[in-house]
Amino acid sequence: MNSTSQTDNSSSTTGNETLASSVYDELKEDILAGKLKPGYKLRLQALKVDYNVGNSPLREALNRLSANGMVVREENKGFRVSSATVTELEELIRTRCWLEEIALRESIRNGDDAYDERIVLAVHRLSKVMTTDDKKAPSTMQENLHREFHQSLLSACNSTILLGYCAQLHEQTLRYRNLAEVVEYREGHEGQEHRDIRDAILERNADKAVELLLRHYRVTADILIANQSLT
Amino acid sequence: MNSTSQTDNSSSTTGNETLASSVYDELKEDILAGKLKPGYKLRLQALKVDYNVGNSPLREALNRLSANGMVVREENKGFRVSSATVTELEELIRTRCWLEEIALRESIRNGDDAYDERIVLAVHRLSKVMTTDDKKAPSTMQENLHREFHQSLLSACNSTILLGYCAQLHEQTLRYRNLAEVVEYREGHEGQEHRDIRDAILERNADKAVELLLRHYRVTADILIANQSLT
DNA sequence: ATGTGTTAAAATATCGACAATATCTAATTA
DNA sequence: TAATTAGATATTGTCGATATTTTAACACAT
Repeated sequence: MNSTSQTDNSSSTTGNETLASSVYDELKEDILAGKLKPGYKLRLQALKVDYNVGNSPLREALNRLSANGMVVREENKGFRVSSATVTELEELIRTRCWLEEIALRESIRNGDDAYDERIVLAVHRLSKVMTTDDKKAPSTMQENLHREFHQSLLSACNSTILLGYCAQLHEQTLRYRNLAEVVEYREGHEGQEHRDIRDAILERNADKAVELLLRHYRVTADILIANQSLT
Repeated sequence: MNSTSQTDNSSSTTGNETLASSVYDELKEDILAGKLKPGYKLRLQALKVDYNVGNSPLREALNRLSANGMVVREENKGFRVSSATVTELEELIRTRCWLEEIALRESIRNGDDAYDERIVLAVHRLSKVMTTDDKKAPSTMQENLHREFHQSLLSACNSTILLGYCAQLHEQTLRYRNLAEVVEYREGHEGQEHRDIRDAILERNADKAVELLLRHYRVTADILIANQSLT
């Protein structure tokens, strides 16, 4: 059913990456990309073939993913891709808004010049790709820069723990986006939103920045919910 | 070095628990209890003997723990108990205060009768154990009731994700408490604090409840930091 | 027919041995 | 002393065998 991903395997320039880790990455990517659908039963036999690995690295990867929320584990019943419902998406967005508001306010409070520069840079890179690239194809590059943009906003919050949680929630959101039938964003609006958030932060206007960021999330969430064929 | 935990294995009333899961539990307990010290190298060979299990379940447990923050994994270098420093403890407390403030305010906002009752019950049970039990021995029962008390406070926040994060942070804090030389709490004060928090919530006085709860954390944190022999 | 139990098949969970890789230690050499 | 190399050690990955659990099929009784 799933397949793919048996293409590369040798693309690693790092060389010293563990098999378990690369399977972990591949599985995660396939789940986030929506190739492995929510609730899909992850049979070890099949995965061994599809991803071309042995038992141990596979189980290791799945265990990490389960501690991570990407897959669920039932004792003696194996693994399956974690479910995705509108209710869960709403909870996800709600939680994300709470956490990111804190992280953003703290960042704005503590932020120094380096913080500002990280944001300016991230916005620049993202906007460049977004105008150049094809809108329809959500390229990995675009996704990465988008992630980096959001991370930069929170990067001065002074808590790696909180940053980790926010990153997790970001990934989960990404999954819902890729699950939606219509991936299309509301065109050029995005770029303007990014710039507005950046400017509010540079002015150290926390209330405005939070307002803009949260609205950004809620709007995209509404679009996702509307375009989602979930239970 | 560590030992313990080879006692039971058969105590499971559940019966259908996986070996990997019970090793996970044992390891987690030993780490939280401070038997396995921060930075301690977790050699598979040794663990296999100490916990009396094979390779597979052990690696599974360690992988779950690593995705959990209890242990750290370095590619090709195995696992070790995650470090514990004053700086990290401060970050932990700071983050915990942020998250629990949200969860508490939301709970107070949404809380219904059932919510109130959960809190009242939790306080009752905890106080009963705290007066009965030996103060010096932080019994598992006492720890569990304490955990349940804190969970009950946040239980109406309407986000299992956030609750999960709070639970994680609670556990991490527990680890630092057990790592401290002097475990002793400031005697009877605790019971009063719990009752005060309960009452503030029952009155739906969010500001007061938050104030009390956060102070509770910060004070215990200060005691821990003072009694901690960390780098 | 519906529901219940029994049995067979499939899948998961576990173990142990061995091979391959990577890391660490320490002795040798320049 | 510093760098290199060789051996020892540990982790990682593969394979196959086995035990336990879940799932599914099927016959039987109500």
